[in-house]
Amino acid sequence: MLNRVVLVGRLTKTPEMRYTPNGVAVSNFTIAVNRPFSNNQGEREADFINCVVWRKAAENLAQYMNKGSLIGVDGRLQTRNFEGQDGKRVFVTEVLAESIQFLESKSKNNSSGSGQETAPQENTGEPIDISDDDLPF
Amino acid sequence: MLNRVVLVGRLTKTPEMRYTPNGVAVSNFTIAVNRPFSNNQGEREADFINCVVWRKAAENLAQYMNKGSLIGVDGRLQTRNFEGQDGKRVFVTEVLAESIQFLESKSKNNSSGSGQETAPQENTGEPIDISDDDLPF
Amino acid sequence: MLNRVVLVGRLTKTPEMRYTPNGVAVSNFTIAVNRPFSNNQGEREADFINCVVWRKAAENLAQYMNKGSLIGVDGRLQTRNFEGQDGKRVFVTEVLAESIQFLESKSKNNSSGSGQETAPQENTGEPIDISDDDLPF
Amino acid sequence: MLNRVVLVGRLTKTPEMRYTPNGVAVSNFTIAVNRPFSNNQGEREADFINCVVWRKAAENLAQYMNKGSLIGVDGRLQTRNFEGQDGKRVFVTEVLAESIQFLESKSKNNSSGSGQETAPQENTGEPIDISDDDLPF
DNA sequence: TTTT
DNA sequence: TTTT
Repeated sequence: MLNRVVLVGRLTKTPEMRYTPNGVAVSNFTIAVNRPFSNNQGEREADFINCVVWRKAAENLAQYMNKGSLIGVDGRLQTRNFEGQDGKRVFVTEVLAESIQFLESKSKNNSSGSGQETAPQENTGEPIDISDDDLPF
Repeated sequence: MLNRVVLVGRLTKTPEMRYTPNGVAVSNFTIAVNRPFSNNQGEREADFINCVVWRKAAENLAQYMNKGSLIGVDGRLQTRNFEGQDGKRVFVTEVLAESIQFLESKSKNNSSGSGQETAPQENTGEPIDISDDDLPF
Repeated sequence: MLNRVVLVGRLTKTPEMRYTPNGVAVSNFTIAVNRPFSNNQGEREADFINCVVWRKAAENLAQYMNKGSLIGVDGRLQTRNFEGQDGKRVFVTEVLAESIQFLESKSKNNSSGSGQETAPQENTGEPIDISDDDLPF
Repeated sequence: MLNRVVLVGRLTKTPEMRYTPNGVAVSNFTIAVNRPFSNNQGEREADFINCVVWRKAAENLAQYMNKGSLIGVDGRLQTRNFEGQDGKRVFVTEVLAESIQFLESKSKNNSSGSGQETAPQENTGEPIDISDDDLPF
């Protein structure tokens, strides 16, 4: 069934990556997406949306992006639940990122935010695709 | 910032509508969206995605749709939090439905699922738009 | 870069499939998507959107869908151009369908429109994924 | 019916704005969206997607964006046709932009590309929404 | 008839 | 428990 999410927002924290027991790279991150309208107090609020990304895209995200970096996410919504520390079931709604676009980087490696899906580990300027449509589940 | 969600799935329960203290109609509902792939046990799982819709669209949803009805949702992701019954903060991620398409109805009023944003309270066959881009917040 | 299209509409013709010289299945089709609003004459118009789909999804589409069938499309916009019969360059904008959902079928095979990405060649009721993320270009 | 397009790409030309006979501002523009994969020659190609935007959003686009500027577009696909100069009917598929996000500007006014829907004609830093959900058709 |  |  159709399930599609597209977001542009800023990383609330510098992303960290970990590996599953099977050695698969994964990164959980949150992006702040400012709302297009102001609230009663004339302030623009944001939505803080939890995302997860796997494999090479997870590695690139952790390597090149920072707190505050602007990224685009194309993916799907997924829900899961697990037993919380208090024994109660916790329900999670998050975005499974299938493709991430680096729209701007902050400091780290001095990369320049080319508006392309780029992992600028070398200086060719030739962007590298970080899409990952071969997810491990 | 860009924030777009498109879903097609089935209502997990017959939707109910309520009114805010200001008299604005609102309906919270969940749709089950089947995943396009099977898990390790060869089963297809679903994501259960919480949604909210306001005003006329909320009224139409409650009036014409039922548990199991297939609908399309076009909207945006929003997050909010409130104090839970145990005093702890509860965080919610849900889809704010800006437009709902009735793809199929179950029984209730014998409506026929025309694949249009329809509220068939009369028999003209002329569909009625239930989009709502003038939300109360 | 982000490029995402999601559509729900009806096939304007029974889809036909062909094979490229390399033996890859491909189907071009058009879906009519009704607009959510009426024009000055109080009529609801439609947009007629050209799409292309490859491989197994193309085969399933041709085998199970008919003129008038309601489908969902998840894909991306692409442009191409070729030399027209009058020697002038023709520019085409179309949707490359990466995933198609059968929302309803018309007659052909008497299939029932389960609201799932289904290719009901057998009667198990177990839907088959027709997504195709390994496109030949 | 569902009809949603989300794009991020670069303006192929500095956008120009005009007014309809009724005095409504409108701007037609093309964005180049790089494909996520390379072709046989190892080159990354782009899709050149025609868009149209109305009213205040059209004015802001023409005022603040330039050739090469990176923008995000949230809108819908529409088709129309008209009689060409040779008397033949010309069919057009384009994106009706309902909301545009300025992701980066080039020179003109020295604006800084804040990643928000911003029309920085004053220096408050408070972004201005350029969404336009009240289109004249 | 195109962007970086 | 948050970004600019």
